[in-house]
Amino acid sequence: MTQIPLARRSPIPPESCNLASAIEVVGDRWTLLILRAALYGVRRFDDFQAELKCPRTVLSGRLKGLVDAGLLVKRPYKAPGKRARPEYTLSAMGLSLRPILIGLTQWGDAWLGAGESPPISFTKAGTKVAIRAAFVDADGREVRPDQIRTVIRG
Amino acid sequence: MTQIPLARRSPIPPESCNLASAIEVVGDRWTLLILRAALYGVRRFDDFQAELKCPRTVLSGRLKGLVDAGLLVKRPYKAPGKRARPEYTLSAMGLSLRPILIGLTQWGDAWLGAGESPPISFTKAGTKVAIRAAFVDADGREVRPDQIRTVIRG
DNA sequence: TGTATGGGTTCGCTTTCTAAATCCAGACCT
DNA sequence: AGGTCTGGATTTAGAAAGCGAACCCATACA
Repeated sequence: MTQIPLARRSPIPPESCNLASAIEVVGDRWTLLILRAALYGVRRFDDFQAELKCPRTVLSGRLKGLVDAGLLVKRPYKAPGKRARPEYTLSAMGLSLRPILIGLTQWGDAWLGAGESPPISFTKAGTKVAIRAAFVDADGREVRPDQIRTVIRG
Repeated sequence: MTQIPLARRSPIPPESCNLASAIEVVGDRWTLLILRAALYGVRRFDDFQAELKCPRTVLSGRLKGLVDAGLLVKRPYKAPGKRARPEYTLSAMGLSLRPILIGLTQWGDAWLGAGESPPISFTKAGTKVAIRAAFVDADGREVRPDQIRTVIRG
C-alpha cells in the first residue's frame, strides 16, 4: 500500500477536471440508484419508484436530469391494449458507465459485504471465470496499481 | 450497443445489494470530491476546504463520515514549530477506490470533455503507454464489455 | 358511465446545505 | 504574561432540497 505524497492542492483544479464534471452528473445517491436499476433493465417510472422507494418528485426530477445530460433516452412505448407511455432507456453514454458500477459493486462486495459471498458476480461469457475491475495497457494486459503513473496535461 | 432486456425490478433489491451499500457510502458529490482530492495527496482540513470551496460544516461532517466508514484514517501530524493537527489519509479501503475514480475520470474525458485532450492521463511506469480501466479475468487478460455476464447468487 | 392504471404534479413539512461569524488551543513574539 | 497568528473546527440563521401524501390527467376497458 503505497502512500500518496502530500499535496496542498490537486494537480488539476476541480473546475477544469472531467472527474469533477462527471461527479456533477452522476455523483448523487438517487441518480446512481436509478442508473443501477436501469442497467438491470428497469425502464418505467413506476418500476423505478417501486424499486427505489423515493419520492416521485425526486424521481421525475432525476430522470429529467439524466435525460438532459444524455445518459437516458426518453421515448414512448406501447403495450398492447394500453395507452402509450414514456420509457427511459440507457444511451451509449449511460451504458458506458457499466464498468464503473460493476467496479463499485465489487468494491462494495470486498469492503462492505460482511464476509458473505457476493450476491452478484461477473464472469467472462462462456466460462465460469470471475472477472474484476483493473487497469490494462494498450494491448489489454493488466497493469498493477503500483505501476500506475499520473501524467498531467496529456 | 446491446439493449438491456426489460425488467420490472432489479435481480437483487437495493437493500441487500453491495452496490447500493457502496452508493450509501460514496454516492455523494462532496464525498466523491474529497476522495478525488485525497487520491491526489491532499490531507489537511484547510487544503480540502480551499480546493473544494465547500462549507466547513459540510467538510467536517463528510470527513467524519469517511473516517467512520473506514475510507479515511485520521491521525495527528506535526510540522516543526507547529502544534499537532489531524491529517486525513486514505486507508487501504479508500485507496482501492482509485480504479473506480480513474474510470470515472476517463468516462468524463470521453463524454464531457468537449473534444479536448484530457488534462490528466495515466501510464504504466517506465513507459508512455496510456492505460485505462477495464475488466480482466483471473490471468490478467482483458475482458471486453460485451463479454461480461452477470451471475446471480454467488 | 364508471373504474383502473401509469405517469406524473401540487402541497406542506422536515431535513440538509450553505455562508458567515465565532470559537479554541497551541506556537511564537515581545 | 499578554497579544497575535493559524489550522481545525462548531454555531447560527436563512435557502434549498428532500420527503410523503394527496391529487390530477389521459386512456383503456367493463
